[in-house]
Amino acid sequence: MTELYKGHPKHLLAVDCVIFGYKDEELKLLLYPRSFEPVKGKWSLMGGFVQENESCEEAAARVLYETTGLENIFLEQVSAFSHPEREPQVRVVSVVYYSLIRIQDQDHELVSAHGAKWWPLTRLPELIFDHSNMVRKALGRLQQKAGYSLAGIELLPERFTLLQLRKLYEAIYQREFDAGNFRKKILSLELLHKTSEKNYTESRKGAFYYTVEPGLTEVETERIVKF
Amino acid sequence: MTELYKGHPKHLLAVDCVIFGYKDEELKLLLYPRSFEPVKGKWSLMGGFVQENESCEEAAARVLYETTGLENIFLEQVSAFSHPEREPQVRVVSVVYYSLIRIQDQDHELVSAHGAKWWPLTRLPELIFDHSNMVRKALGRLQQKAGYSLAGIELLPERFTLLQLRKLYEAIYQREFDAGNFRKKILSLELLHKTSEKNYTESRKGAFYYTVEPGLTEVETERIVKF
DNA sequence: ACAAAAGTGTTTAGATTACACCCATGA
DNA sequence: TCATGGGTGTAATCTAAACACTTTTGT
Repeated sequence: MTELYKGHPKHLLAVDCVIFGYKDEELKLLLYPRSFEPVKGKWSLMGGFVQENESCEEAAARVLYETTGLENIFLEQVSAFSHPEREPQVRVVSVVYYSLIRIQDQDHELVSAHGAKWWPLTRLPELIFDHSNMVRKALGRLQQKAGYSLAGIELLPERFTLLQLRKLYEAIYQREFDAGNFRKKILSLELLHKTSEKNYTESRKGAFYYTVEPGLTEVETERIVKF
Repeated sequence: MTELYKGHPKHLLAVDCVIFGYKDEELKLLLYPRSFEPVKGKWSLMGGFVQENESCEEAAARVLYETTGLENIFLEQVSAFSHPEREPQVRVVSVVYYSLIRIQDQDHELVSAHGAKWWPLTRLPELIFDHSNMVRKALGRLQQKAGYSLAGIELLPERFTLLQLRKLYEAIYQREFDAGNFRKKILSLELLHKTSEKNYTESRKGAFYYTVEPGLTEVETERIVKF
């Protein structure tokens, strides 16, 4: 039966990772400069080729690990990009993932060893090939995801204040939210756990730290939220 | 520079099509029986291999054309499936699309030449490999899409009554909608054009036929609808 | 005292939902 | 005349959104 598979072309298969981070009340993207022609010097998503024995998701996790040193990262497939001429000279089909990482957790040396740099999402440099498209689509997915889950929290430290969470959502959706309404909506989901400690660095009064309600599975953090 | 691409494995790349139809107030799926081992006799999605000179989307459109005779079909990517052992014996990475077709428009001879059969979505036979997963994910995407667009209309004839549209939505979401409320919500979108003709086959009184408001692009048919 | 964030409460507008009700008509 | 879907109207409920107001505390 395997001869039915013969005669069909084989393709180079890559993954590209849209790596989101969050710092200074801004969404950031981890990019690295392409070091060879064509389009040498232009900025690029982190990518790599899918090996024989790994799935695309595993390849993306590997790329993430190799470039940031991080494991067990939130990772979600965006789409396959497969236009025959999406890269010049060589045909590569690329499966795009986006991931959410805590910038403060990254392996600095490893990241800088790749010449990588965190760019503010709103002021990106020119990207190679169809990578801008990939980013746009990934952001759309992130916005969608954040609308019915607390996945965005993967960008924040383990504990965070509601101000920090609101600023994160403002960065994700590129718009402002009313502080009082945001607080009530988020708390009404009953997915957050109020700790007994306060953060005093951002206000005189001090804001309680929250964590994700312990014991919640990913599915359980999903509620319809209309942001 | 192309030697940078050397040494990386190449993969068989396939597309699988989740082909939705609608008939007798039910969502249907077009499946065909696998005619060779392994898992001979089990039912399968329509699939095909991606050629050198085509994108995955083009390959999916080609598969659709080859099996149903239809062109210019609504087609949307679901996801890439790439687990190394998702098919026994041979590693194939598959990009899944779902499509919405009007069953009455299909080329009957062509479809039956493949031994294909329309199955009610709620009573599917056992499917090969990970195809059940693909179907589940595709249905999720269709439900999502139908929630903010009128894409589902691709499953109905050019003109349709509001009863037919409601029954379609009930089939997509597997739940009932209040007739009056559904009517008001749909019409409030101002995306439908009321024709002057009536359908008398489903009610004594006769229900006006509607069409999609002419001149609307796909984007313009998108509104937030909470179904 | 003031500013700035924390946190609570209120009011309004709009959407959702359930459901009543009349219309038209073939059997 | 009855059943059935077509089509409209309304009242109760829920949610989103705007915004007022009080608390806390370092400067």
